Amino acid sequence: MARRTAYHHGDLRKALVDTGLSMLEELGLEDLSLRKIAARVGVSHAAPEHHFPSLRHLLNALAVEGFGSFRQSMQSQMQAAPARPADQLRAALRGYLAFATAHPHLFRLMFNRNRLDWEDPVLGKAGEAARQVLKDICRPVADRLAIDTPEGRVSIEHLVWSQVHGYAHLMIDGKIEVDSACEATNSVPVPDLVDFLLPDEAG
Amino acid sequence: MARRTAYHHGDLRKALVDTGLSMLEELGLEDLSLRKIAARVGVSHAAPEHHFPSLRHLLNALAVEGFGSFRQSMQSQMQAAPARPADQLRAALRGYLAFATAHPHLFRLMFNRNRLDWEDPVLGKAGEAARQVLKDICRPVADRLAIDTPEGRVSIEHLVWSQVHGYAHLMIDGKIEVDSACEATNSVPVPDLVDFLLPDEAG
DNA sequence: GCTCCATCTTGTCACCGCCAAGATGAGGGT
DNA sequence: ACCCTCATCTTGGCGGTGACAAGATGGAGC
Repeated sequence: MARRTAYHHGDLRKALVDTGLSMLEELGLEDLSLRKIAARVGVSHAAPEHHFPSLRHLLNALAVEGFGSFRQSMQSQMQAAPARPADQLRAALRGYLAFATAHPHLFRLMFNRNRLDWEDPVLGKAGEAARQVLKDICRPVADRLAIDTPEGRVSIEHLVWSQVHGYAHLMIDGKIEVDSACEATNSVPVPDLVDFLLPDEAG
Repeated sequence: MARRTAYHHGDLRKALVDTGLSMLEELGLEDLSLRKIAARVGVSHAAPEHHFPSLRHLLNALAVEGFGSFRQSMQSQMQAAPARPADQLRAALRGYLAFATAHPHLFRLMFNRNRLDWEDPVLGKAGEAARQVLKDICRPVADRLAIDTPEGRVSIEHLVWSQVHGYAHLMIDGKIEVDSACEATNSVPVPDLVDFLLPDEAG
């Protein structure tokens, strides 16, 4: 099935997504085009149409792929961190920022309201799964702060989410300079909101 | 000079910027085009070129205009608020979010790294002026927290900025639902980071 | 009144996403 | 073994885009 003939590409759909992901980071969303991706894959300009009826569908597939890596980035940081709420929260934030700085164009695409079709349930699930990681990590924080109402928990989640999210955007948009020490250690700075939320666990 | 003849438009540059701003919110950045703007203004498709050598130059002009309104939005909220640091900070954040929700497409454009030319000093100054408002409002906060090092002040500024900025993005990207009570009072929710930064001034 | 040149128009190019129509060949049924 | 179906891919073309070139227009200064 995956054999390549002169006419039939082995797995064009996967090739388009993979090539699309690398060309996205290479060219940026503005200069990415279906025809360029098709050309690099080695098929005609209309070949992608059967797999992705429109560019929007391909971008959706890229975003779904992105949310998977995004979730993994947070979880791998959390697994390498101590179990204390503050450490787990810091680790998740580190994963959030690490993904954004590693794939800035993909990160922006994943939160783009105009270019993506958010009615697509596949994209919705992927985004929700990533969001769930943050939600879970915020619950112990709310417990520590003696917040036990649903609205209170949502409020904490929004507070934490908006802070990393804004930090990520300001970093990849060049508004906040990355600490040179972080670059040297190949690390990523973590916003110090945690210090205010959980001051007794500082460290 | 501002008289309109059959051939010479009175003030085409201003007309392009004004029409561009309204069409930006109307169509979104993706569907905005020089030719559409020119058509609505009533000139030929190549007329804008003399005033804006490329689309990028026009977008820069829109962003500069946007940063002016942005700054005004924050300052007008601050002038209507008590002089206490917490109230002033809350007011600035309210102005920040009010602008973002009122002009979501323009707001996104103003922080777009790819479509704007950030080497343009005019755009740089405009952005810096808006940023200065937040910087000024964060200084009393740092003083209250007994933070007196330059790095500490920058850290507080980044913390506050990233939180509103992320909140603004999540709102206009449809990730955070706006409280219906806020819509009823034609108001805008303010993130409760202030409660953690200045707990003794709550209210 | 005349000239100069900023301003605007017309025409064209390559590229884009999308659509239509046709070529190809893998896989299943007989 | 044969054919037939149809998913897959190609070629060709459409309107729209930003950028560029060359020419038309007319206001402003002499």
